[in-house]
Amino acid sequence: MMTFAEQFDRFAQLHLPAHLGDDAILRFRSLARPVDAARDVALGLDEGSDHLVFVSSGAIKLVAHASAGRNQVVAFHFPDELVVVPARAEHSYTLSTLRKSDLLVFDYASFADLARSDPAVLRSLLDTARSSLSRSREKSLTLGRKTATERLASFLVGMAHRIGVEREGLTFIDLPMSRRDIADSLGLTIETVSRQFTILRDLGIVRTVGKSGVQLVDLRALEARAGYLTEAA
Amino acid sequence: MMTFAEQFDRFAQLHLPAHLGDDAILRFRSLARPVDAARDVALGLDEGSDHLVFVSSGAIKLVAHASAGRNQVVAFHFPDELVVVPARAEHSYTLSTLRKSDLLVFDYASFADLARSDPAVLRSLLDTARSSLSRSREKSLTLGRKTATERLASFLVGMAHRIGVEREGLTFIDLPMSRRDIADSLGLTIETVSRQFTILRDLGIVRTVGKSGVQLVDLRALEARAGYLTEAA
DNA sequence: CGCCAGGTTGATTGCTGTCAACGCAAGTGG
DNA sequence: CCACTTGCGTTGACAGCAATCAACCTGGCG
Repeated sequence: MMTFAEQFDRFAQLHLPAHLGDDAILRFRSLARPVDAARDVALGLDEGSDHLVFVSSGAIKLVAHASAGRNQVVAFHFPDELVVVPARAEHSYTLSTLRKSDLLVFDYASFADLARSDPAVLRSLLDTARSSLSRSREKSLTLGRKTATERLASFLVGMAHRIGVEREGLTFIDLPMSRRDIADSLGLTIETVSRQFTILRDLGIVRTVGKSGVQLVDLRALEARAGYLTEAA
Repeated sequence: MMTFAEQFDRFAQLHLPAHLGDDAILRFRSLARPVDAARDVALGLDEGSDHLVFVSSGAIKLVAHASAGRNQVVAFHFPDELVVVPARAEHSYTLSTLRKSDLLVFDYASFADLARSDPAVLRSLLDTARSSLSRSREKSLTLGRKTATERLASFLVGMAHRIGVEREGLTFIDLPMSRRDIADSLGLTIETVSRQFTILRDLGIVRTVGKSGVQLVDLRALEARAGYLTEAA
């Protein structure tokens, strides 16, 4: 559990320009609402407006909802990242924690109004939006055109980059999300995800440790199965 | 075919703030490269850097490429819209025209550098990125969790909003893209798209006129089949 | 040590993909 | 002016991958 001061300082360091005056910083600070949530909790955000959420610690998922209880995990986010949470449109969105998390919640409109005065803050927001857009487009390709094996391989390669740690020369991932979350992120069922894990394990490409640990034994082979474009157009 | 002056004026009116000085406008103008392309042409953009493309006239598609020749249409764009075209990453992206189009191409980095001085330009860019992100997330839900019927219904409802025209009290859409483009956008095959059109036609929900015309006879029924979230969470 | 949510494995179904033929409209050239 | 071609869309038969339904297993926690 982090203090509000710790959280905001971290946020300011990463997402606000260094040159910002004390008064401006205080104004941003007054917009930040700290939320300290346990594992597997849906944040009750006002669905009528957009929000900006900074992840101080923990891990979260942004989920889109369709009819008949079908869910699609639109994005996972990890510490130090900033997330744009859209208001309800044709579908609604919820933000949930994957593990105990410390978050800072901003009202998007208020934040953007304050940022109006400072180009550097806007640049930072723009970069956040662009990298989310980029990941979302990659996800579209995955969901629209890849097989189950390729989806899981792409997922693991992506997670390796974002939360993987080196251990004895190999990449190790401690997945904060359940098989259901992975399935909802990849547009598959939990059973299919499980079977794909089994296939990769039997091929000796990954090793699973308990329910959440994954050791990437052969990253090359994993990438080869991810359906990436191999050669220039 | 529009003149460069016409195109840039339109762009400036929509995406640059009114208060911008003549010298600043001229600098943005000097970054704009006019491209006037025939139907079904892939723009040869440098894949090493991001671009910003303004659609003056026509219609375009942004396509992501996976291995084995699989393509995913990531976004369609129509006149007056601004598109962020990403550099090649794990997959590559190409921008192609759907019909004869007039475009203005900017190098993203140069544009953003110029915009550094003006918060209003950045706000505008940020809004562009946010609306693309929003559409991309909706697409993730469609690709990950919807059935073929729901995908086509969602697609038609979306297109109705963007390029539909009222005619005799009904919405009429003149689709600029082929069945293949629709399939590549919805993560389906052309045969499945065709069959779904037949189903909606047989149900009396839409009427097709030639290859590109679609008359939405019963918009309510179409929306009901789009898989939208019907009730509040 | 025993519970039990979460994960794995197996049998079967079904939606969409694949392969193939046909239809139709627009364009071309004799 | 019409036969031929060509590109796109539609329809049909069949196959296959992932979903569904159903046990069974496991490891993390009290």
